[in-house]
Amino acid sequence: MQQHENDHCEEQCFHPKLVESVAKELLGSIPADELAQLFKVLGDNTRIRILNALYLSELCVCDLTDLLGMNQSAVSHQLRVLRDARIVKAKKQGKNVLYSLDDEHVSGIICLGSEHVKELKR
Amino acid sequence: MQQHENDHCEEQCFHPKLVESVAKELLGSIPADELAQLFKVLGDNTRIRILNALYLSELCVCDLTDLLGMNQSAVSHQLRVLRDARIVKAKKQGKNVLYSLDDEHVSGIICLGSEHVKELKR
DNA sequence: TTATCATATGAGCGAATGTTCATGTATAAA
DNA sequence: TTTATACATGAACATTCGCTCATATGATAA
Repeated sequence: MQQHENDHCEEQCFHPKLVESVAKELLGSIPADELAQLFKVLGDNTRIRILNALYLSELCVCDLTDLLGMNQSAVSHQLRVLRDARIVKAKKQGKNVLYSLDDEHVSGIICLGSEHVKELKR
Repeated sequence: MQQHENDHCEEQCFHPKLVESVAKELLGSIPADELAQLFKVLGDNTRIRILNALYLSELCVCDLTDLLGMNQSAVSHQLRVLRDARIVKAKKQGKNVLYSLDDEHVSGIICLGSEHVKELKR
């Protein structure tokens, strides 16, 4: 479809093959779709608010339900998504289930993301 | 719906109001939905691959098209999403448009994300 | 046991998302 | 000017997503 022989692109840009072979550095040999899946999980308002709350304390589902002002079912569904991604973990205690963050990276990612958003506002 | 007077939750967890007021630290006063929007943009396989390529070099649309093995239209649509989020910027040069990363945070976020995914595999 | 409370989950629905196709625009070459 | 190239964009379509509703499970209380 696109011809690269002696055209503008060939001179101006790195050769695609070269870029592809070296660009791995950013991802560190992690497949792009696995990384995209992580960000997809973080890319929801409700889930961000859940993580924000769990950042300071373990909370049970009904606490989160009150906090978010949402349906218990909706909260449970989102907690399932976060558990599947191993971003939060659950611990049963009597009738309740206590949720907490399961990873040290995720809060760092959220902080960096916040800084990015803050920059955009200036 | 949930009653908290003298029940298990009330003793076991922080009080929701308290958590809500303090939990802002993580987000740093950034609304949750703005942050979620950023991660939503990062949460796509194609866009991650584009950012991975642009991390090392400016590239024009047809280079990216070749690199990703995708429709030119699809690539342009995704570049639009990345531009709207101010994650990449475009610079016109002759017939071509050269794209590059527009932010120092984003590559950091991607690196942290990669580390998280790498951890999960061990 | 039976009743109640906390949580999980499947089905269904409307909204959002990613790709393709067709077409439009702008720049450069002929 | 005409033609070709590089890119952008709207419409259409299939898929995915988040929420609600109804219901199931599991643990405690009566």
